[in-house]
Amino acid sequence: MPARIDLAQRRRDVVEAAFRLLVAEGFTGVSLRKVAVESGLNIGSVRHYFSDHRSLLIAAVTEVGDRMGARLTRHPTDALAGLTGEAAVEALQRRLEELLPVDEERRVESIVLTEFIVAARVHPAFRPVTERMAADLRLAVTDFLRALRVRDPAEEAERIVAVLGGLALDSVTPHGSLGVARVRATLRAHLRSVLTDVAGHTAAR
Amino acid sequence: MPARIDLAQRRRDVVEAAFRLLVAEGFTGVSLRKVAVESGLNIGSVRHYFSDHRSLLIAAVTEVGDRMGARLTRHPTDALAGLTGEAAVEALQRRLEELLPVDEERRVESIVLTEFIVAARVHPAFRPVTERMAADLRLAVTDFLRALRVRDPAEEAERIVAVLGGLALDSVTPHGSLGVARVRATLRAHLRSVLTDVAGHTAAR
DNA sequence: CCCTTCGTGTCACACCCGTGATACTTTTTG
DNA sequence: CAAAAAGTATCACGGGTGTGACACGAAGGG
Repeated sequence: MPARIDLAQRRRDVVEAAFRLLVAEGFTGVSLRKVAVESGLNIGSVRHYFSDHRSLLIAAVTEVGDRMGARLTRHPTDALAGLTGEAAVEALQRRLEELLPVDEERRVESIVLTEFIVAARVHPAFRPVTERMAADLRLAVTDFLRALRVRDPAEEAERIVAVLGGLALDSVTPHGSLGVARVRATLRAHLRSVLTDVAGHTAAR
Repeated sequence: MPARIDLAQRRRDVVEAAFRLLVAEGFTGVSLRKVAVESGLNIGSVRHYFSDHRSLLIAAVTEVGDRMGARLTRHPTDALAGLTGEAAVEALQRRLEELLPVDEERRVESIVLTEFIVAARVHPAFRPVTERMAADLRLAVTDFLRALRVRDPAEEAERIVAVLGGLALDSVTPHGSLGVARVRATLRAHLRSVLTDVAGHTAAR
């Protein structure tokens, strides 16, 4: 048998082509035929690596989930312990910017994820992945805040997650024309307000 | 000619059917044939009131834009002048909750709007409406904050809009299982932090 | 060397879509 | 009363979709 083909690599290529189609044409633009053209393969080949249309899409959403998860766990939480003031803001900002469309690579991932999150409302097949991502994100942010000794980390994490989601949606979609600079600035302003002493919210000690 | 039919009412019925399909099946579920079935009309009739598939969708997004705009302008901005502390939080909360899916009616509107915002990324035909809505919202929130004498109203409005968007997306889509109570609480927590004296952000005087 | 297996490629089928064209019925207007 | 208009209803066409079923070539194992 011709085992010269790296199956995992091929699958990755196809998923990458699906990403490009997701960005260019949205969720419904990802048909088997278009993916075949985009990846330079024949339809038969695509179907050889992904039995289903459905399984291809699930592979795509899983891939984006893995990538974003890796981005988050790249920075150790322990390194946050003891940080105060602007140093704390900077460290947290750097971690959370990993999830925002601040460069082309992250922009693609944000778009792909957004398409799947919205699609998951109607297509339950994607929910396991999107729900797990949301849970992981909440947990990670909560841990960050706990390491920074923020009062009521769970609630503040919820607000931060909401801000992140809103910023990502606004900057990915063309209804806000929110530039990268403003996204960064808005996130930083929010983090500063969370990490600074506030009436009722005692932060770093 | 048989003018017994109220043209505007019929169009509204069809758009309402499109809303239901949008909620149940998402953007791609809104086909002329399905809208015809959902509205109890013949496909020929639907096409009599909306020449195009495209124009039907544009009518739908315009309708949801009008409704949300009306919700926002319902409460006079002047009434905010002079409010301080918890009274200011409460007044602002009531205004912004108009845009969040806190009841079934608003939930439908949030879903429809979300579907169109995401679709607008790939279908420029919807952009005029979604961009106008985003601009109006930013302006309205900025005015609210100015009336409440918040320092730097434009920047704080940006954060609030981001929180609103994130909360709406999270609670509409099933990846967060964010209940109405938690949506309300998170928004309130954010508004409290904005309207309370913060280092660098001097609020109500 | 054969032959099994993997990878590639091609048809055809049934389904759904938007749209153009065209009748037929009903009711109002001149 | 007749004619015109509005509303309702069908048909067929071309295009795109996922999927099942095949056939063909290449390469590794026995």
